[in-house]
Amino acid sequence: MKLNDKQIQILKVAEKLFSENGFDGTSVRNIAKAADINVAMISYYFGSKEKLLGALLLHRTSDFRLLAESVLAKNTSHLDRLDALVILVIKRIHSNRRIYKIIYSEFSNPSRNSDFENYKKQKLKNYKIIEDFVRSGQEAGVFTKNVEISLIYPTIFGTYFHFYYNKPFYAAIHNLSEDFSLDEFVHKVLTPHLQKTIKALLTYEI
Amino acid sequence: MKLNDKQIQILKVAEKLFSENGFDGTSVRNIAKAADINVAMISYYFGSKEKLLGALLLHRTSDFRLLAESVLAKNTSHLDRLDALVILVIKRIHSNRRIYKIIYSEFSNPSRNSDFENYKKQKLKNYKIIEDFVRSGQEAGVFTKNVEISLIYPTIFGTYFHFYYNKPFYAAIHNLSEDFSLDEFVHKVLTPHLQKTIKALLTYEI
DNA sequence: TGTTAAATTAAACAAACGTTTAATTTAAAC
DNA sequence: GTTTAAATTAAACGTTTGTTTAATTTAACA
Repeated sequence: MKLNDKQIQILKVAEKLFSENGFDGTSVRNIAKAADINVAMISYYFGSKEKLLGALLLHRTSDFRLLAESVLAKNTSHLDRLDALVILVIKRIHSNRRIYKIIYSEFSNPSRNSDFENYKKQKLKNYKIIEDFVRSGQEAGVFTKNVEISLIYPTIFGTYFHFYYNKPFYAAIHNLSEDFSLDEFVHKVLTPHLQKTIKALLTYEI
Repeated sequence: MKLNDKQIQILKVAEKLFSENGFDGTSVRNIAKAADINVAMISYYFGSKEKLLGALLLHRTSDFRLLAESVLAKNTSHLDRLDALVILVIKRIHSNRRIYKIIYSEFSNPSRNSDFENYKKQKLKNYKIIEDFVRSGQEAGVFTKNVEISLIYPTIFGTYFHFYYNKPFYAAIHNLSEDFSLDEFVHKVLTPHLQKTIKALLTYEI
């Protein structure tokens, strides 16, 4: 599906509003006003509000898989590659956080079951990659055996999003101003925490 | 605020629908129909839809703090108390998962800033409890020093919710049927994973 | 410059929204 | 049994919702 500049502009605005106010909390008139276009343009270009969401997901969920594979194919130690993978995953989540927030909100919504098939397939492929990597590390004797591999991604994703959702709360804990640099916190605090957590998990005896 | 049976019945239905379809995705008519009452009863009893949400949060968020303090005051090792705390936290999240999902969805919604003051205060108190406990463990030489304490709760909460939000996906990974026992998975897989993760994090050298 | 298709608009649509009204039923108190 | 307040109802309120219509403007091409 080819998108022109105007369509991309609409998607950008929709992404912002959906992630801030939810799908149901955002009206097509909100989007039209923020994008400075006529309401009818949304139906004209995308057909419906639901299809707009579908187009948005399709437009954003490009391939994480290739990046992960190239990181894990490097000729460094398992622990170094694990560190690099955690960095990659968090970078990915962080730059696409708005989209992921929408997916989180709408994925479990029974009335919006469709449009998520691509997302599911992609997620399964990504799981297989980390599963293979961890098993190779276990065979090499670097990682311990008794690890619930399927819960590694949830630990990374979940920690990021719980922090992100409760940002003002954690800003208060760290005595940061309300408009503290999210990028810096993610880079300097959250990423090392998760690198350490996952490494610890995979090397912890009993 | 005293609530009669009918009000509690309405809150129960509202909790279910809010957590399934979101606040904006649930109409007062949806609630009325599911609770088998007249629409006007919601305004009659609670004043408005927003105040219904407020009443729901107030009705559910009772004191986790006392439970946590009694667990941590036990005369066992730091690692044992840590295990017990993780169990308590997950039990708490699990039994209140619907409410937490609503809080997650609405807490970051700028148009719903109010009604969350109690939640914030409670969260800060809970943080202080685990902070004191970890510091005492560090002074006793059981836990390592270089730990981002503020990210321990997010790791537990986040992992649970990422799993919970993507339940069908993880059911597929584990070759479980669609109606597999969530309770059992949380108890037998998720809890040990998080116990291990947090223990590993707090004892991991460098 | 005239033709044609795409882009854009204001207006209208029916349906659904949260809330209020005013009338009626229920149930408790005296 | 009468009184009184609470509970419950159907109907209507004015908005807002997503979408469509039909008319107009824009822009590209011959």
